[in-house]
Amino acid sequence: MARPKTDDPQARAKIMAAAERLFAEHGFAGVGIRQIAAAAGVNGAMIHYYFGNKESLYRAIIENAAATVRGLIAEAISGATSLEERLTRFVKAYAGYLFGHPHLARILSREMLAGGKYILEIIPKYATTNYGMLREAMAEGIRAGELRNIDIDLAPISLIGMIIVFQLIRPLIALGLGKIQFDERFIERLAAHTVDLFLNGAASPDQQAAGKRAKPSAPRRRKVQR
Amino acid sequence: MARPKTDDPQARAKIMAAAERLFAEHGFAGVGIRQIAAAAGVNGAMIHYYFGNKESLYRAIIENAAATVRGLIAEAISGATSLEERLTRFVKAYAGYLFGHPHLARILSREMLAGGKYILEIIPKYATTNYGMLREAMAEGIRAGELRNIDIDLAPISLIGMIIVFQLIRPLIALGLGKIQFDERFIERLAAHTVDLFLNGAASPDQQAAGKRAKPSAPRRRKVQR
DNA sequence: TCTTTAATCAAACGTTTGATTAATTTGAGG
DNA sequence: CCTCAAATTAATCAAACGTTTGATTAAAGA
Repeated sequence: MARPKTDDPQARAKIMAAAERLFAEHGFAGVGIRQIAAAAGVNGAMIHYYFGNKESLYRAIIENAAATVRGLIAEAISGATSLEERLTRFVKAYAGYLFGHPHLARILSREMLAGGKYILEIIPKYATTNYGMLREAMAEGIRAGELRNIDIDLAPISLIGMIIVFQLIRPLIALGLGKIQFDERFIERLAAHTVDLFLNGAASPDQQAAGKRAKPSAPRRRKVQR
Repeated sequence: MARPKTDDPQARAKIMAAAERLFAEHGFAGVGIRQIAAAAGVNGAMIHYYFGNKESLYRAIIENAAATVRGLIAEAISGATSLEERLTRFVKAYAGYLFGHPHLARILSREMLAGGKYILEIIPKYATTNYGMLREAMAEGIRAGELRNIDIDLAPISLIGMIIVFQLIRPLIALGLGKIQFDERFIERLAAHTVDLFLNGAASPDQQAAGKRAKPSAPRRRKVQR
């Protein structure tokens, strides 16, 4: 293995970092090879040298993004004791990922909107982590009586949506929609709010008791009665 | 006003319909003028004749999408009586929009991920409708004692996220993730589940009563104790 | 009937795209 | 110190891009 130019340690890593940012902002078709090369400070041909073609570079980034989120979530979930703690850890880890790696999150969302072609290739790794682990935790909660008989197929997705949406509409929020500050305390705030809302609901206690055991397919309930 | 070739009544509409579908699938940069023209069955120059340039065509579609969702939501909310009915109507209308106009929904989501440039131009119309109306309904619910003191800035977004996510990760769901069928009854199922979860939470009644009035920033509660 | 005008098309414009090539630079091993 | 493969570059390619042009069509107004 011969290595020239020691001054540039990792051209490959620089390409991936630059491409990650640009793909997140403009999408796959919205960025040119030359643009990526310029942002990475390398020659355009280097991209073909290291990745073969533009699509392979994109795929490499997708896989890296999926692997990153998988690691973060798996680590966060492991070793949780109670259901609430497990949910809280999940929400914090997922929100931390969304806001700690906004480029990767945006790329994955973009991919989903485009049909999820590349993501579906590397399933089950990716989907299993989020949906599968969450569903299993909730199903266990139902069996243990900690959770009521909610729609177990939809509930994990609902919880994920409660988090993802804050990254999705971030431009709107930044415009002043809601008194929301994206500082370092935001994840704590979001996690506390989300877990509380998911577990306890928004209705005041005297309002909700009646319909608590109602089947989700029967939207008619409400009124005090205990 | 002179009108030639009566055989093609609405070239403009056909262009928009074709562009809407293609932009939703491949994004702005992922579709070419010729591609749109071919799908619409018109000549490529017609697009410039009617819309000036590619970007203006895109902007026209964005505005149409925003206007569509605005109309649907406003119509659904108006005339609601109780808070629960208002929320249910909103969720049904929003889910109906997401799955009744998947192209528009995907385009708007794409736009958000790209920074929301075009959407922010036509605010406040768009954002006011969804977030503003929802927030107002919830704030009123809190004042009336129907809702407890949840984080009013985050709650409307959480509810929207619980709906949007099902369109966002639709490719994953279609793969068999969860026993979810996107048939005509799905919107009813989703709306019932979502409103129930939002109002009543997932925890079983005996588990959640204790922490019901806890501040969202204090995630410590739980255990029976009434 | 003759002119005007909106609508449509095929062809070509110059630019940019992803990709390839051949040549050059580099550092470690003999 | 020389050698050689790995690493990097500039130059180049055909294809596709968004856009413009000039000619043609057919209906409406004079």
